[in-house]
Amino acid sequence: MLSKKAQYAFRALSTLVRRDLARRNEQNDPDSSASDAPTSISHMVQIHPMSTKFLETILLDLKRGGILGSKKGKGGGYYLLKHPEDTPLAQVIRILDGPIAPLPCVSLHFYERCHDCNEAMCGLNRLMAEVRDANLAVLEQRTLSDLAVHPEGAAA
Amino acid sequence: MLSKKAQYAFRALSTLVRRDLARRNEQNDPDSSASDAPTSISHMVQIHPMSTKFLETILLDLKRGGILGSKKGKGGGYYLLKHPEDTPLAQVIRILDGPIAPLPCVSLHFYERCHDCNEAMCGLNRLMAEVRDANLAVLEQRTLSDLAVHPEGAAA
DNA sequence: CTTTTTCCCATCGGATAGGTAGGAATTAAA
DNA sequence: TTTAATTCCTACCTATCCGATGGGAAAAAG
Repeated sequence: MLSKKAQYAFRALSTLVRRDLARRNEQNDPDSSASDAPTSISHMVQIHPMSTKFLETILLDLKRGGILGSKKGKGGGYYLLKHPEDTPLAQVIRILDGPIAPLPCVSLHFYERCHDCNEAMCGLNRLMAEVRDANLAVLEQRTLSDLAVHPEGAAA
Repeated sequence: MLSKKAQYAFRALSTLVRRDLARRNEQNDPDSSASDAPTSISHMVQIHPMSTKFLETILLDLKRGGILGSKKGKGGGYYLLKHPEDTPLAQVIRILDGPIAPLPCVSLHFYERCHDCNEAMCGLNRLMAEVRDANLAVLEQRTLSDLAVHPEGAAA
């Protein structure tokens, strides 16, 4: 299960993505930088109600994780460092929740040796590696840009 | 990540599965009942070292979950209620760890309404439903019998 | 009646999740 | 130059859960 942190992160990110796409559309410039239009925490909280202080720590994590940039002071806020299509959901989850794999001994980014089983022979490892791959097939393929897409072309 | 409970459960179950298959082979009777050859906790702990008391609670859970049967008293123990092929890994995980889905609002067995988002419009729900399906494709297909299979035909 | 087992209930220490508090540093604008 | 708005940093707090343990009751076999 995703933590609240990851859930809130995705909500806040969806706000950033929508603004990012809108800006690109408006300026008719698909490659313009997002850093001159930062979004404040207070604005994000207005769109998706949640604890301001809690979101603060989450956004800091995302910044340290290399997903967001920030601008301090009045008119400041956070912005996407890359095009939404270039940030897979897996990256967000790893920053906030850690490993995606169901066992440390089959994790790609957080591997830890399994001390009381022989990995080459353990039936569970092999099966859990399958689960991990099934997850990554979705989470590395899907990106932040998929967060903003609504089915049936419904309005926001 | 799987809890220790689920990990230990799979280890104990792999012992039961191996004995179950051996018995069927020996008796040349693929449909014989397992209830006359129960395996005690102390034996399982000899195969896979772990806390006896902790395993006790796990096996009780598996019994209440309909996977194991038990026989009390001297010579007693636990046994599989069904053929290993008929117990998907998903069932074990649900008993010990709860939901497989990454969000309650996309869970099939533990559904809970998402109170501060519109599920029909929420981009995250749709994506997490994809993740859930990818997981279930493995966990409902793979069964206890897969636990006992070793690659390359290696000996146990 | 003794031994071996499952079964049941209560507890417990440590970690983690989720969230809060207070303030320092930075920036823009009045 | 003051004020307001923001990010940033550190510390803390509380409730829950995880992993595990202890003590015994109940059943079954010899």
